[in-house]
Amino acid sequence: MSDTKVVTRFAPSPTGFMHVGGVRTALFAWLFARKNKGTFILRIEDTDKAREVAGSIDHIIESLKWIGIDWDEGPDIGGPHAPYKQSERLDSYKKYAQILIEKGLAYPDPYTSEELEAFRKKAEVEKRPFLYRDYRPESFRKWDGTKALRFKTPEIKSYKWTDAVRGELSAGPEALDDFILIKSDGYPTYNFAHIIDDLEMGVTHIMRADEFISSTPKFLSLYDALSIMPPVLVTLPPILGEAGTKKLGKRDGAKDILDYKKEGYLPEAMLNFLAFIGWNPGEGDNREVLTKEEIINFFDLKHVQRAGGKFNEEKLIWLNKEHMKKLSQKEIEKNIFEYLPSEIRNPKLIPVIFDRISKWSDVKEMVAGGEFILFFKAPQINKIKLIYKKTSQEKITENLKLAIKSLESLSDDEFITEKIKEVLIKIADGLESRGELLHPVRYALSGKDQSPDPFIIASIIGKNETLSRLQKAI
RNA sequence: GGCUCUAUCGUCUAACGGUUAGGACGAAUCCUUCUCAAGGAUUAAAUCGCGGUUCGAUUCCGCGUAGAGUCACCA
Repeated sequence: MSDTKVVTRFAPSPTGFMHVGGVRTALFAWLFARKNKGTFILRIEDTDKAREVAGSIDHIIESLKWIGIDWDEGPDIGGPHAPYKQSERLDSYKKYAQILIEKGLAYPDPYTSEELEAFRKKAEVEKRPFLYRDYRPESFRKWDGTKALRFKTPEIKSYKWTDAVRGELSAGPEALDDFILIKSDGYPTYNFAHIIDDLEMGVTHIMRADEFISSTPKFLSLYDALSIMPPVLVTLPPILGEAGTKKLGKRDGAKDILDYKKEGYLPEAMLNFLAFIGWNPGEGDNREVLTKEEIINFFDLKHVQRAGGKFNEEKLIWLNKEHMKKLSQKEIEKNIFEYLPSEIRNPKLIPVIFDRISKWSDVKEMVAGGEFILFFKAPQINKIKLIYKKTSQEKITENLKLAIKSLESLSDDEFITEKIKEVLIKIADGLESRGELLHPVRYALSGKDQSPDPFIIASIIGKNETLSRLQKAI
């Protein structure tokens, strides 16, 4: 490790909501900064006015905060390298553009968009990659700001570089072209702006997804032209959609990360899950349910994957439940109650519900599905269903009477799950099979083929209601 | 089409060049249990193919195959 302090950044463009791919990129950059006691910067790359979506920045900030990512410098909190929105840093880009112009390494694009389109078509027909530099003008005019400013690639050659995850990477000269530095609207392109910003903000490690590998030679040639030492490049594997092999993007239905919040996922579960797509602690540690602090502690570049990973919702659901189990009873109750109608907010219901959900919004579905109606309304009883296997009707009636008798002997204070179970099991064990008693009792109380056990139901609905339902069944 | 990247159970993945290729999700079976859920146990399931280097290759190299990325006045 060098003595330079690690500085990483997440630089989204405000073009809509954040999906899991974006959050994962942010997460890795953040984890690396936190692990190395470095600085994490949030920078907004708002240089495409046409694609900008109002409210995106707030949405991005809310998404990152929800999952537990914080930043040391950013548009909302400022910092030593402010401003943190590219649209407010135009002077910087102009300054470096001027340096390139003076070196003869930048020139105005003389073509119209129609002309460019024709060049591109021609290349496509000829099954060649389109290279603007094939059409580079012989002599450069003076740039007046009304035309796009292009970078004159100083040397067309192959590039080799080292990626912290992928190792040695290379590209042929075809990867190099005279790309646009500043658009005709005065805003810089990503290709130019991110290099200047990273330089001025002291970024030491650039983490980004693998779609940037093919443009890396362009960046490298610009670093060369400006005599800048490039930061460490870290390529992250893509997150693939669950169904296919394609990179997960908004068009394939990638969800807004805040939708997961709405669905009642825990942010620490989502963080845990995202950290494990494309990374793992490796070596002997097989644990997968980790806290934020543990993940920071374990995080390293060595175990970042090269291949893409699929977004597996099943595993997210499991992980969410695992994190739910770590919560205190109080927290569990609070979250479940939020989705429960006030008339059935009985603390005794919590364990019954908790075993049957893996995210908070499942409670809502249970309510909608009528799962709880049995707890506050006596069910309709179907005589046939009261019968346990081949037991006679008389026997069932007799057993229900026995149950009533023994439950009556319990005082109100004793009418708790454990006591009820003790009493009923004692009778049931004296019978040919426990089901002869437990089935009719459970059915009489619930009116359902499938339900929680009779002991917990009885304790929740109380002594009076229990006896009344059993009586009714008889 | 050019350039480039990637490749271990269905999925996420582990494994100084030496392991009966390990774990987790999911699945199946069993136990527990009147039912459901939860819990416990067990099982099935993988090194893309062909060469090469090596005493020895999941691991290194080459070729092939498959998938992906990119070739914008988008990032």
